[in-house]
Amino acid sequence: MVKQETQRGQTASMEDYLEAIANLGGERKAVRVKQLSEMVGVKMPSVTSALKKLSEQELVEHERYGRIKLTPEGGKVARDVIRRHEALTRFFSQALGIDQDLAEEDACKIEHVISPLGMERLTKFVEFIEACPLGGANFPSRYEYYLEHGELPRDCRGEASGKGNRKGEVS
Amino acid sequence: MVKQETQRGQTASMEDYLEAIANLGGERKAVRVKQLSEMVGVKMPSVTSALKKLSEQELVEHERYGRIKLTPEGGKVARDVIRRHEALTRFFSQALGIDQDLAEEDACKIEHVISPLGMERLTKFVEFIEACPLGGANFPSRYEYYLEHGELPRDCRGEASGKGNRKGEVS
DNA sequence: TATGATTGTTAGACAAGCCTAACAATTCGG
DNA sequence: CCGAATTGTTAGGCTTGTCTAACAATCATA
Repeated sequence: MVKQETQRGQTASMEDYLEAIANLGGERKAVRVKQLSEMVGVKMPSVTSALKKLSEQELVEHERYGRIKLTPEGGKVARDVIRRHEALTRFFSQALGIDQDLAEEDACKIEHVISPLGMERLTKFVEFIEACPLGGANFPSRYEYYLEHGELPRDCRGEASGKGNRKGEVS
Repeated sequence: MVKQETQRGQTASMEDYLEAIANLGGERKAVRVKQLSEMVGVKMPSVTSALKKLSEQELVEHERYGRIKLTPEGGKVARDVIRRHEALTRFFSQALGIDQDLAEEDACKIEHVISPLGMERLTKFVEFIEACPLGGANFPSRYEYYLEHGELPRDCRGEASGKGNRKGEVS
């Protein structure tokens, strides 16, 4: 397969490595190849070769047989990946009601391919439903009803006028 | 890069080809390599080689210098990709309020990586907000307000009791 | 129907990113 | 402080999927 650039100039693979380094504490303490290989789910030589590339881009510090640290720039990239990861996980678990583990798995894939605007909107969306008891908390409970029973809750039925009331009756 | 299997036994690439063939009418009429290469955005030799693989899997019918058709099985796979594509597009455009073109782009990436359950829930979610004027249509309008003004609409503020009321007060 | 334009295929190279096998450095327990 | 266990690297191979260049088939039209 071909390169698989994300929307942000890194490949999905490299983003995974950076994310894992950060999650192992790579902004503060030094991380080992072994740990990283376990976290990412690849063999050690794959890590070595990834680190070579990331070093060249000055995203990690790593010398032969030495420990691994993120550079400030690498930390920035990693934190951005993690931010995306977390928002997506929250979306899948809180908004869609999916089990935490699967939510993480989906987040892990999607975090590399979603557009910046898509991400921004999704994040706002999660913030919104977490914060707003009417549009938010109320919404999930109706949504859950719908999920469970396969039909709309009583107070949604009948009076549906299509999309006629999508704007202007709020606040 | 390594294989990139989707959650459904095809690679993202092969799914793209199948989707494109279907969109060019490949379930009914015959499709040409040239068309396909333009639609997918690759050169013709890439198409030829993809078709070889898809033929071996009996997902398309294609003989040297001939036209391309989907087998019934191939049609099934393609329709499934398209179904995912459409639900995702609707989600990004209708629910998140993203421009149609970008919504398609995001859909196009995510359709290959999202889990079956994630997809199912997302689809239900879109159906729900399209159908339910309270949890649905009402929700987007408040969400739009939030997007525009950066703060919750009046009827969401103050009385927020966290997540205390997420269940049980509906229908 | 001959010929030039278009379309399609083959061959072969290349990039990413993974792997295994073999070797090298480091670390740790006695 | 030395040897075994652990950790890390190098070398080289494989797969997916792309590309270009060269060749082959088909088509379309004079």
